[in-house]
Amino acid sequence: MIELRHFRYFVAVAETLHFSRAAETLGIAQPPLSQQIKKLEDELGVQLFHRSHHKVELTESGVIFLEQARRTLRMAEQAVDDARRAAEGRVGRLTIGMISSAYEDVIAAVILSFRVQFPNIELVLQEITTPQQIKLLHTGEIQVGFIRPPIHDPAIALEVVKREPLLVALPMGHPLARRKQVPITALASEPWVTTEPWGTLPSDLGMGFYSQVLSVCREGGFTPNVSQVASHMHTIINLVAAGLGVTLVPASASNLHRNRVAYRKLANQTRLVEVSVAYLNSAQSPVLENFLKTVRDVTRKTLQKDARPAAGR
Amino acid sequence: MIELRHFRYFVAVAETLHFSRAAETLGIAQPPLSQQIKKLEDELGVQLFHRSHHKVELTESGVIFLEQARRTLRMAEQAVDDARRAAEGRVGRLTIGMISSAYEDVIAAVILSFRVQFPNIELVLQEITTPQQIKLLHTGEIQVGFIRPPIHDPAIALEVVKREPLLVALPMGHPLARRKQVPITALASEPWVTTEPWGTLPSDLGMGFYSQVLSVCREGGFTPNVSQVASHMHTIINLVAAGLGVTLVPASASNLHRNRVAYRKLANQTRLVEVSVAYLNSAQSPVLENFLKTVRDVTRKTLQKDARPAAGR
DNA sequence: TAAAAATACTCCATAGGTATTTTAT
DNA sequence: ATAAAATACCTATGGAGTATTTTTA
Repeated sequence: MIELRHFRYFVAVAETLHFSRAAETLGIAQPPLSQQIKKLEDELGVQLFHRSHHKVELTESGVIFLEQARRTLRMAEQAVDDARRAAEGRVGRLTIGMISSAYEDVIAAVILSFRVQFPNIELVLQEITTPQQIKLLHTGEIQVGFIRPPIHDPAIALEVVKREPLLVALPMGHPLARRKQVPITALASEPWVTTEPWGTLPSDLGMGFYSQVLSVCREGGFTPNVSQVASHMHTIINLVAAGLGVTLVPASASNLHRNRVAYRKLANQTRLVEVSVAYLNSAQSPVLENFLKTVRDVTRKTLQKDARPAAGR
Repeated sequence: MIELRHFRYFVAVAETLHFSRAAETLGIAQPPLSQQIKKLEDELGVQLFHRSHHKVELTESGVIFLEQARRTLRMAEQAVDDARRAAEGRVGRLTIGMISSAYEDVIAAVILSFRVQFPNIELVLQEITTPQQIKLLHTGEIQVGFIRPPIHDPAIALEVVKREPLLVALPMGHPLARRKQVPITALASEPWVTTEPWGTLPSDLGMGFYSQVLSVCREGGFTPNVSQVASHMHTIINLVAAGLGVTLVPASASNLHRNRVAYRKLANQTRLVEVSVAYLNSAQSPVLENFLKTVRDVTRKTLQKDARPAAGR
């Protein structure tokens, strides 16, 4: 069976063209070197050296084999190296889920900063809703997610990365757009555009951004009359722009379609909505650790209050 | 000292995730296998498996190491194989990378013609993305690649083999499909299907076909709203067919899924996208030379203008 | 005859085997 | 109770050492 040893020995001899000297650099005696080379040639069924007692030179096959042997050794070294660096979270892959509304600011900053610090980590980004992210975290399809609370899952750890107010999104030219502030009660009789109001699955109930919107409406004394449904923030705002209804959005979404959508403050509303990073409590991955470190670094600068780790509840 | 044996054993365990069964396939007993794996982990200083008495799974480092170990073993086999072939006088193997969109025409012609001229050279074809090809060229795992510019690498030589226009790919029945030509601006508000919009690695940024698509969109005054991501042209077009979005494709891809995807000209667009052969400037092998000669012969007939050698970037 | 590789042999390090224990399910 | 990995211990293959011979420049 051919081993890396044979490659090492062969390369040493091929480079010096001298068994004794090669043996010396390898730190072994000459006879075993001769034996190993012979064994290698036997295994290959190929003569690698033309040798007399006073001259050693590579055969044609030897020349070909030298190149490949060097490459193999290099690759083996790289394998070892990568494994070590992977243990430090410096190479690898991280699959990240994120809600569609949130790419614009904090997340972009995190991704950017992480890329600079860890250029050898492959980042795969997916735009998916909060309840889907919870599922994918459990299946391992994503390792972190940027989600909007609330979620209800004790296996998942959350850290707040952003807090922002809610805005009312109205089609440009809508009568309410004349006001500077819109009371929530004024929206009671409007058609709404939201995500699936009850979630697509029963277990999605009460999760994510629109469950917060729902609770704001309830506080205002009504249940929104949902006329259109979409799952991406982008699409929702497109539908608002098309005049199909009104909705509430997080403030960071208000740079979308500014020319066709009017964004107004919500009167008498102090509630802030949050974006959090979510990950499995049980997850123990160096890459993830490094990513979370970056998240905390970035959010420390952005959030006034420190982002406190908080268990999912 | 780490030997190929360790790689073989590790791969066997990683593939079965079962020490006893792996030992069986390796033709050894279980305890020595456990020992060798442990020794490997000690040498690396890295845990490769999470193991309990009833469950074995790879750690993150293990996943990385598996990939590299497989590559190393493949390379070692190739070294042996090449030496033997060389001894029989059947010198030569050429490993070729190619982007998934490009097989259809020029490349097929090149391969065909080369096979006829050099029946003794073994051709190994791999379908991989442009940035990956650049990496594999450097490691020597492929000797030539068919890629889509732009790339940014002074060590790599490029020669254009094909120029073709861009087409808009729309789901059959999409309103825009009624037009004969589609202006790029009409796609601003559509969901897009592309490759990873941010690239998975920072170094991938600005490479390959979709970086050209991106720049076309930018010229049209928008950044595409990417709703779905895939890495093979085939998959991308499948997703378009499924109605998940629109995209731009090189004209040669327009024979895929003609019944479910509508291909339309881009209005006011004169930009041509290119396919090039790429190889290391420093590479000098007779096999590669002959291959490039064939490429030039074939493209001379296809391209109106002569393909001019051009340094990378 | 001198320098260097090949042979012959010896030794011991370690890969691999057998028997057994441990542990999680 | 059972399946599977770890541990302990033993065996023996073969890698490496020493001494010597062979070869040809």
